[in-house]
Amino acid sequence: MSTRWTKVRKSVHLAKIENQNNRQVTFSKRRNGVFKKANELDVMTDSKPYSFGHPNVNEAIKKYVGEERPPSPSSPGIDDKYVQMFRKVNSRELNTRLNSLQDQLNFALNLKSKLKQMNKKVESQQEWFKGPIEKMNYTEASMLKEGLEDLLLKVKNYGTERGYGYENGKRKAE
Amino acid sequence: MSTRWTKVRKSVHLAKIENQNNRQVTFSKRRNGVFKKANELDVMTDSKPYSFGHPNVNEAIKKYVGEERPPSPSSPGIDDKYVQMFRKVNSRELNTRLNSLQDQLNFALNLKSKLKQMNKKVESQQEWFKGPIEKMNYTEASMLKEGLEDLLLKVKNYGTERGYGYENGKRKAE
DNA sequence: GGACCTATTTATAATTG
DNA sequence: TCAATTATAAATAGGTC
Repeated sequence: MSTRWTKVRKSVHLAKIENQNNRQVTFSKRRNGVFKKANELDVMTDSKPYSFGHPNVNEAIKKYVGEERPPSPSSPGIDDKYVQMFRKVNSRELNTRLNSLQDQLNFALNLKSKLKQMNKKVESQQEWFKGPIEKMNYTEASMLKEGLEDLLLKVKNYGTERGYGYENGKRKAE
Repeated sequence: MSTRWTKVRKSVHLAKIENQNNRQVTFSKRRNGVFKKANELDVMTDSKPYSFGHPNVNEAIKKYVGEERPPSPSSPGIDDKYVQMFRKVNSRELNTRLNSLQDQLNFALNLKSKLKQMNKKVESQQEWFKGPIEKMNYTEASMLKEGLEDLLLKVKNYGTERGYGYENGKRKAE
């Protein structure tokens, strides 16, 4: 009832926020906004190949890592290894710097898997690519690009897993 | 003077836009919006280590690639090679699908350079990492994460180079 | 630190040129 | 296809709890 607000927002100046506290608050708020927008863009324009389906981060990662490499007799426990590694880091950082660190680490894990996959694909096809990661031609760059498109989408999706989606009926958009 | 609009936007349903034309239009518009938001977030919360300084794409890429690896006697022309490769693709796609393709390709090129750099760093230090890209431990994941933080920031910055910034005084924000 | 609140600014859907 | 317009939906700065 009473006036719960006093000052009203001013328009933004697009400059670094000097006050550290305000900067942190703005970062958290706007970061959510950016993720939400990115998610909306993905969904509405149909650039979303994967949909985790659960807001729980660990489950999402596990599902993703599990899907990335089907279990093979020669390397049985690799996926679980990454899941466990992720969880270890996850529980350590969860309450302090969950957002940025997990995004990056998730990205790194996905990247590693993707690179391995692409590496194998190239090696077993022709001889464009003989040495290690030393010589890259246009063909390989294109392949890498394609793989990265997936990764970028997954990173975006991962961001939406953390409560910016519309699962809770909270912002069900009509 | 006269009524130039008839229907007004309805609230968004967060679903794929079926009409292809509308989907394309929405993609273009919202993509700009996402870039703008991401740029604002970067600037306001001070997470922008690199600033190309020129809106010209090729110059920005050249500058970045050139900075990434100082010229060494053993591998003199590698950076130029990537710049030329990028330009070739660039000129071919420039007027049709500039936005998405260049973002991805730029990311791929930066990534390759970064990976090579990290690979060398790891090899010449200890023996965490003996095989190819087969075994990854927490330490290496952390290193990779750090490298990727740079890349992600650069990709964001690259997006802001294409006119979503505030250089034109068009949306000078007061 | 996060969840909620409100006035205001900002993004944008639908449309025209 | 691309830029401009304009009413409305959505994001958010500043605040409280």
